[in-house]
Amino acid sequence: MKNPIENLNKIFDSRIRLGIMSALVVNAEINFNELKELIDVTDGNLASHLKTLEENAFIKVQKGFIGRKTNTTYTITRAGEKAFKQHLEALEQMIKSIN
Amino acid sequence: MKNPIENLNKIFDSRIRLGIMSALVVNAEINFNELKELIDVTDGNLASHLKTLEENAFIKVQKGFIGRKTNTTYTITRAGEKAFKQHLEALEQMIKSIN
DNA sequence: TGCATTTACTTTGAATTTCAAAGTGCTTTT
DNA sequence: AAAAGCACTTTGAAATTCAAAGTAAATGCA
Repeated sequence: MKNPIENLNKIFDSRIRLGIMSALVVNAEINFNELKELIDVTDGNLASHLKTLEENAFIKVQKGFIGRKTNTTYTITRAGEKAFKQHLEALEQMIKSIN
Repeated sequence: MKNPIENLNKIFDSRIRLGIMSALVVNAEINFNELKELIDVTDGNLASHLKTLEENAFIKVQKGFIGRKTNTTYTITRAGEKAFKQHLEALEQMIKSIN
């Protein structure tokens, strides 16, 4: 048997980061509140996970305005897409080797 | 869009616990050293994850002997199988909703 | 106009989790 | 009989997670 977890990315162990990435793969762009409602998590918690993803260059942050209100949107980076895809493949591989 | 992570089991966020469960699904019984080599993790770390899984009644521990040497083996419980299966299905669901 | 409230995050620090190193109690080797 | 090895367990420091409190700008209301 081979190590079933060696190709998993540590950053994506967190369910919340997994959820953020999932959302960003299918949506070109999401803002803080949309994510917060989707993942159902507190502000602080969401912000810190977003920060981790940003620090790893997996997502990009755009601070802007809608009218006069601040609006921060998040997009996935090329590196983020690649890393996430690899992680999903590793998961699939693991599941397949079980079934 | 629906919350992509709501059906994931928190216990299986940990890659190491994921690996242990994967191994136990395909092997009726594994011992400490086999797991340690498979997952490539230190003793203490492995022991603590095993303990978490045991506390959640997902695995069962059997302490025995091979000749005069202690030998601790681990098996998956019914509840463990069920919970793990559900988690994998949630992962599959998440991946499918992305692709 | 001015103060209270809301919005959209950010910061802080306590709680939890993870992890490796050191410890324990055998057994085996020399 | 002492030293070394094995198979875990215990310990506590480090990292992570999380919610509550904080901040700054915008909006509501009197």
